[in-house]
Amino acid sequence: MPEFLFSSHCKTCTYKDLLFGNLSSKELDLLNENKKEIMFKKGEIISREGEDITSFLYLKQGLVKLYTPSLNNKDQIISIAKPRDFISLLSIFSFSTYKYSISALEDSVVCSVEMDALKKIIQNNGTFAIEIMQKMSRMYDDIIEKRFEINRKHLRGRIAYILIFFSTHIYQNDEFELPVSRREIAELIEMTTENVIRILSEFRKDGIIKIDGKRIKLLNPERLESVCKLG
Amino acid sequence: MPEFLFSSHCKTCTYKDLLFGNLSSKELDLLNENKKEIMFKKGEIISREGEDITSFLYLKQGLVKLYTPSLNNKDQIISIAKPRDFISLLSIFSFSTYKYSISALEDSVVCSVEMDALKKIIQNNGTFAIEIMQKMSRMYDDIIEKRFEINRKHLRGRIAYILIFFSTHIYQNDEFELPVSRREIAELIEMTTENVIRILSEFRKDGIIKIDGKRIKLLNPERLESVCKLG
DNA sequence: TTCTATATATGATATATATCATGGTATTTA
DNA sequence: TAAATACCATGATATATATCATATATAGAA
Repeated sequence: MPEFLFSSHCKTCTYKDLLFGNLSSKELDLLNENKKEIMFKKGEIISREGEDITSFLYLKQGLVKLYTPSLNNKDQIISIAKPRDFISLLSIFSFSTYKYSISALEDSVVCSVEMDALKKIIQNNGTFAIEIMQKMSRMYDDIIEKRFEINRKHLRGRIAYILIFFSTHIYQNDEFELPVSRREIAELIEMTTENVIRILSEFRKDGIIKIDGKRIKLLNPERLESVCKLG
Repeated sequence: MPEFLFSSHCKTCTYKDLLFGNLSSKELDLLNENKKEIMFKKGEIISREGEDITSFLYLKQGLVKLYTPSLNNKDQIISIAKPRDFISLLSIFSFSTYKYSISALEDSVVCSVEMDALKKIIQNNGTFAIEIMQKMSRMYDDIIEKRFEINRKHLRGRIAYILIFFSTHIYQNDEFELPVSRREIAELIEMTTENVIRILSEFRKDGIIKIDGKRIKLLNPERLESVCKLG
């Protein structure tokens, strides 16, 4: 069950500068009246493909995945979002229903703003409109670029890529707990689960990484970096 | 050399409803003073990756490709745009330089609006801001979805897909002149040029299509459709 | 024109990746 | 607690695709 949290006023929120730094006091009040913070446990679904879009969501804490539940019980993971990312930004302005599902990979806190209130602010504040467009555009560009980057690589390169992604961009640490199953890695970088497992084992045998279940330690990040580039 | 064309006032432009239908008379005047129509010959480059973005472009006539000139002299084609598409929409709001190059696959007419003027209109017209966000978001979603769709398919399915794309979405005709080389098809649907040629030949031998150089005729569109879905 | 580069074409071969099979382990569910 | 289900692991095999080689046709450049 998602749990509603007590949250501070938008004016004093530490995430204010994320997008709302230039709003007027009145606009921040409107925002505040139409937002709530929600806690999702690991594994819980935040929103489902096809549901009506009524709110604009961004991630305050945790980690979530955006994905399309596809036919033969194999999802397609579009991207993994981290705190400060706008997780519902995709498609909220283009369609009335979500194009992707979102679920929590770790316990997560989401700030949810009523779409109507957000639209009202956009309507009346052009600078804010341009800022949100920039943010949106950048997110999309990033997803598209990453997709091409991954597809150009061989399987070893893709695994190296995703390990570096978690290590560098998510946990800022050479050692971390994988927030996803091997299967989810497969769904994210477009390969089979067997090959994800196989190549992780290869990396272990080659002394590039240390594996203990979901716990991964990068023993040779430079080598991994070069596999990512060349493999 | 791109050639500047004489163009009608925005108020009477047949493309007005595309995005500018709800602008005020004053806004349309501003738009008109800051736009020009440019003709590009087949093969000419409209904008280059890395160049400063100074204008917002949409396609009035012709066909263009968006692509990233990549390292080992093999481009990556992101998408093919047709009339009424906003060809510079990608990344113009996120970065100050183009993230993709654009070139004309056929003789094309582009309407080019000064970015500053467009931003001024967005600033002052919230409804317009939301409309342009919707359009942008839809374009991005479309590109991402198509990418996944193509990647899920085997090579035969990809070729079928691209033939149906030209036949149905671009030319609305079972018979058409391919606007791209086999190599460009390869760059668009991520396979080798040899295999593009090989599979086109297979389709010809199977009686699914008729080939005469760049001229293609779909003899059995239903069969092609099923190859696209299943292959 | 002749030379050179590019596009089309096809076959043989190598290689990357998926698929199938099987077993163990952990984690839900009953 | 047991049963069922998902997850992890690895090997053998099949298959899809890339790579290499070669040839012809076509278009551009000198």
